[in-house]
Amino acid sequence: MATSRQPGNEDTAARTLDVAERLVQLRGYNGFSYADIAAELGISKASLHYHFPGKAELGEAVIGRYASRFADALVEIDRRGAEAPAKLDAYARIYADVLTDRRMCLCGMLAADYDTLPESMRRAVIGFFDDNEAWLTGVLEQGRDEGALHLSGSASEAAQAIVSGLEGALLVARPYGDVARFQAAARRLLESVVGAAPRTGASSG
Amino acid sequence: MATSRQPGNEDTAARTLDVAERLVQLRGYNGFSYADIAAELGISKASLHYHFPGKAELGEAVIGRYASRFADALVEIDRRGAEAPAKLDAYARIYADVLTDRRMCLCGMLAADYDTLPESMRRAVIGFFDDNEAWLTGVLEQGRDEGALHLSGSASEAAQAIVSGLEGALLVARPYGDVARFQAAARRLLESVVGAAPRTGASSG
DNA sequence: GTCTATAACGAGATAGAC
DNA sequence: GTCTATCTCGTTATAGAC
Repeated sequence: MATSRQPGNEDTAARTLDVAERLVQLRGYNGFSYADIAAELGISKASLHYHFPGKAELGEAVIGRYASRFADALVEIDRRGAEAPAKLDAYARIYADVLTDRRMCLCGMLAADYDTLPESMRRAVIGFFDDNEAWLTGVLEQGRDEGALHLSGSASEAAQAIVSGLEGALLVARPYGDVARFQAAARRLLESVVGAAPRTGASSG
Repeated sequence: MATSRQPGNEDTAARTLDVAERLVQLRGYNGFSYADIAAELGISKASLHYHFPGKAELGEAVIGRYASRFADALVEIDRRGAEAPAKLDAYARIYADVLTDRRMCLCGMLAADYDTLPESMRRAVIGFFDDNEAWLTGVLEQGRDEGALHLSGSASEAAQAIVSGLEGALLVARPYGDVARFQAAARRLLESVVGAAPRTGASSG
């Protein structure tokens, strides 16, 4: 596709989503404005409204793309065909990567902002957690059936504990600017689900 | 003290803190305004500025009172002189109570807003977590020494996992409006620290 | 698809009367 | 301590030219 794309220039809509996504993760839905994005991209606020009529539509698009990318990452983990403990480790790794440039998980941040979100964004946040928990539930059931891990309680309950545990570990580690704090909490969390201690995938701990 | 206090009328500063605290817990630091508080109290914005010159000072006062009340609750748990597992259960109960009227923990919410907070508020948020983890570390060491629980890893690392685990459980349970979801995650979390299953203190299942 | 200009509103904050 | 009035600025959004 020989479009008019210049070196390093995605189209404006995608670059807008890049900046908006980062700002939501850093400052929350009520902590940034169209002016912030426009300044960073070097375009006018009016141009942003051409691509995303209102902040609600922008927010929906940001969540949609983020959730889609997250889902792709889960598919990729499945494709590699590892055992359940390694899958859980790879899952936690996605969260750790978010933290490396001091971001919060997008949907964890939006969970905090939940009461102030437009309805369409609320549904998307809930959907993100539901999808994650469904995938984790499958992995945990796989691991239980293969004997690779022993669950206390149901797989879906354990999945919920993993999601909320990782979100909380991000939430608290971020003010400290301390990735090791996240890693320690994540390792404990997975060890409470997995029988044997899993490799953590990161050498920073 | 026969002040001019009418029935049900705390002084304005205290009532302002009540409303501001609830709004921060529900909507975040950037999700409410002086106008919101003034409308709810039936006074003018200017009157609020008399008691709290700026939003930063109001925010500091809100955290200060919250952290002080939280610290009092920990002292009260110690005063009852129970064993470590019961103390942990009582600690989790404080978090569960926050959720019952759909609030987030104040400092969990402010941890999400961290990048947008004035410096004095940032220090107070960190201090809140530090104090909680210090208290929990003491309880866990007590429990280990009494043989009431067996820790994997250090007491302070376990304390950090408990704080972040409970904060995350609140964060994720709140969009679902589901207290049981918090309770299940909290129970699993404490069971991963305490050897025997502790009583949860709540009958909600 | 991007711009300038501006509307319409809300935010945090101050002055000064009562 | 509380009020009205006002200021200044930021935010979301639209109109219409290029």
